[in-house]
Amino acid sequence: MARTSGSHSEITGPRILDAALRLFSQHGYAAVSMRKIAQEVGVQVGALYNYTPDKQSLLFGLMRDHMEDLVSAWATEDSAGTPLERLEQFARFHIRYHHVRRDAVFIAYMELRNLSPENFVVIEDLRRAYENVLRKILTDGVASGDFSVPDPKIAAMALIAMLTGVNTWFRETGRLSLEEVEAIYWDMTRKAVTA
Amino acid sequence: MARTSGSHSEITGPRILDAALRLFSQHGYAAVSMRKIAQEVGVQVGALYNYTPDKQSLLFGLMRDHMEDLVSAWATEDSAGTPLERLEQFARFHIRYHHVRRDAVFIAYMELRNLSPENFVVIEDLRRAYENVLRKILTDGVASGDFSVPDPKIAAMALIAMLTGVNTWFRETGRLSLEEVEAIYWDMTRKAVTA
DNA sequence: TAGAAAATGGAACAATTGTTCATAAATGAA
DNA sequence: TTCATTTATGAACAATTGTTCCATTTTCTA
Repeated sequence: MARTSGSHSEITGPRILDAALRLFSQHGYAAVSMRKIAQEVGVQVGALYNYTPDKQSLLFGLMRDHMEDLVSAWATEDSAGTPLERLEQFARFHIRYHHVRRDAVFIAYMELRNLSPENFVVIEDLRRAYENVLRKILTDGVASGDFSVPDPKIAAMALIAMLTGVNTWFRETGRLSLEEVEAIYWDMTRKAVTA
Repeated sequence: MARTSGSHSEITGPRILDAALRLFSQHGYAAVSMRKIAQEVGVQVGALYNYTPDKQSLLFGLMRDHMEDLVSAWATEDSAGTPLERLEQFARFHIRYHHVRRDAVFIAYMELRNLSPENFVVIEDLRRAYENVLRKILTDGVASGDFSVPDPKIAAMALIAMLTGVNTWFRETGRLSLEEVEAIYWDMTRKAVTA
């Protein structure tokens, strides 16, 4: 028998991506075998290669999709307003979005060194684009006199590192809700960039 | 011939640790083979096992040594003073120490999931001890009225994430010196926790 | 200088790795 | 119903993995 009864082509693809995302996030790219992914999906190894040319493309696809989604999600959410208002919106958006997509975020930060050089520059460009969003907000705020930031580029990286750090410790079952965490981090963010 | 002329037992050990530190940091624990480490040291694979019982112990030893050194280095540097003075000292110490030990820092943050459960708790305890150093400073500052921090535990993690983030982008050859970076980060740190 | 201890080389082990491929079953359009 | 296209199996491939072992050589102690 070559094909199990009840198999559905249109669902195997997404299931492979789901399994790869979860396993890569949990154990790391190098520690996850193609056989482990196949096993998770309930399929033989060979079948994976109907959906991805190789393991590297699987990783790259996950990272690129995540970064593109992140950038475009902000583009949708972004609105006019004072620099201070936009900064608050960005900080809260960042925490919320990164919380929902924990696994993808984790991979995007941890697996950069497992990307081929060509793939690496693509992801780096997307990351820089996202950083520039925050840098622009800070620059605007400095120009308007709302912010006191000597180096907007560095401040942007510092704030993003701080905000992303929520993912390393926040748990739904903890003593604080995500709303409360948002408020605390927004407070620190605001104070850090104002005079 | 079983042993190459000119080999020295007392230097092979440290050289193995050096090679492992660099390779783990660069490619990740799972992606580095024992043979690659041996090759870097200029020795055959079997010889490694005179210095470590297995690969896992090699990783754990590096992480534990780093975390213990970090905690005790701060203990040496720490001095009496106002909460504000101690916070500045901590922020600058953190940036400097983490810069000098990039590789070890990287491993300590990236390879947690490759630790066995028993080893994991040891490293986590050390990490918590270090976080508590900052938390204590913040708590003291709140008590003295110097700081305005609703949740010192979370603020400590947020600040450490921000400060550690320097390692992801700072290069000696960049436009800013480490001293300048220290000043910028200290400024943001101070403002983030004061009223 | 003799002999014990430490360090290393070199080969071997079974297990696992990513990937390929011929074959076969399921699917969907005619 | 027919038949080409998709999708899957299952076996196979060479390469690499962590680890063990023993003979051999160097080093250290007495």
